[in-house]
Amino acid sequence: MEPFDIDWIDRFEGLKRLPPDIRADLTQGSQILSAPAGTQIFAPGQSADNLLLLLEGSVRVQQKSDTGREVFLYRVHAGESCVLTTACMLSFEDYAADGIAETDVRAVAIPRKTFDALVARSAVFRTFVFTAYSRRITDLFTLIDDIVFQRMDVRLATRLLELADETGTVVATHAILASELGTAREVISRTLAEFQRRGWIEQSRGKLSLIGRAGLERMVRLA
Amino acid sequence: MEPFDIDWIDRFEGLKRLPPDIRADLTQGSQILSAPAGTQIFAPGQSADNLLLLLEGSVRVQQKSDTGREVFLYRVHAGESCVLTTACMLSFEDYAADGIAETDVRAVAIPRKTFDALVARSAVFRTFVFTAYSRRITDLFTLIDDIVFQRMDVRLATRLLELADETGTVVATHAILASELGTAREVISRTLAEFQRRGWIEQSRGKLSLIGRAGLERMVRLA
DNA sequence: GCGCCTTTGGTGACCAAGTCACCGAGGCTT
DNA sequence: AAGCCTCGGTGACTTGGTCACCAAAGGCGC
Repeated sequence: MEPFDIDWIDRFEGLKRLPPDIRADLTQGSQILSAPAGTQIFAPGQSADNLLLLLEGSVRVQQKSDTGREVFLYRVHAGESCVLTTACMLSFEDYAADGIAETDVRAVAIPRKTFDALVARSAVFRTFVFTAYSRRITDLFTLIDDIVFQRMDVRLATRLLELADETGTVVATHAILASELGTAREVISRTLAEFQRRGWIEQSRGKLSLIGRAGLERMVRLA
Repeated sequence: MEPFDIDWIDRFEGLKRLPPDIRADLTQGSQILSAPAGTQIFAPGQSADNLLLLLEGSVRVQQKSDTGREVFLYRVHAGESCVLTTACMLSFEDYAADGIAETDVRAVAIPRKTFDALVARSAVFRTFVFTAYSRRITDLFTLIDDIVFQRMDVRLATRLLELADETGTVVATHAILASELGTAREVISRTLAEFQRRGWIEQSRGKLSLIGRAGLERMVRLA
């Protein structure tokens, strides 16, 4: 096991320049948590008492609609913070989204008290927090833009390229891809069938391989 | 003219409990601006040096797509702050949205320096800022949910009820309504024609009147 | 008032996407 | 082997977005 508890601070770009005394406070005033894949990291109605900085793994943030369906909002990767909980932490408002660990995760939990003290004391920490916010907001803007103006086939191609590992394999059912893009499974099935027809992918149950990345990339580029 | 410069602080719910010394600093370290309807309040690429707190009027925040079309994101009303500029202010990231004064506006401009000092010094101010952020983010979540799952007729009915004045009049062209909802003008025309057929509205050039609010409200409620 | 132009709104044809209902294949359990 | 559940495929239909075009309404100069 790597020594996360020693210098995890340097894993966060925006925190590298924290002065030594603040670093000490941060290390002291926070703790490291682990959770297995599938854990509900946060949920509506459950007031958050910690800001989470993700060390390992990824967290899927989604919104549950009243109608029972779900919209994928964004994914928090290692090295990023889950600012949604910050919002909740200080404003005491309930949020409408929930977060689920997609993999086993390790994260630093900064309790409200420590967070507030650091925001007051350190300009570097403030910038870190506001940068994280601004990035999320602009991500959401981009998402909205995509949803409204982008064709589904282009969005699916983009997502496949993102999700593929080095070997070009994407492990996901059509239903999962549909929920990532906020569309219906049938639409994914039809679009993937078309990609296959064009020789860009090969499908098997629960996964697919990109065998013609170039085609997908061209579709994305020309969008 | 009302004495905005004296006690505008009390117009903001979250700031009412600022202690006197902080209030003084805030008043000293900020200034009041006015702008006529149509002014571009902020724009992509233009780095923001002020946090704006809106005293009078409303600002429309929208995202310009690469394809030239626009998506309406949200509206900032009097008594609210435009946190998007905050994000930009501290993180130095460019944002992708622009803001346009829909009416003549008056706003308090808090320069970066004052803003940063206040965030450091005052817990009340911190809460105010984070609450504003969290509200915007949850608003965006709701917007995404609406776009993905809600039918256009329901969304249009909702918007008409919001935009109507006391007499039930909505002053807006079909094109404006279309851009508010991120759809095409033709769709608005068709939907409004249907509302008219049902006796819910009456149309004339550039405006319409709700003559059957109950019908619209029922549609929204049952959505 | 009269022409001229711009803005606004209406329409039909077509395409993309979401919905509904249903089915069949693959894999797992017992 | 039988039963079951998950996954994916399909056709018919509705909704929404796009395109091309037109007509009516209002503003403006003269």
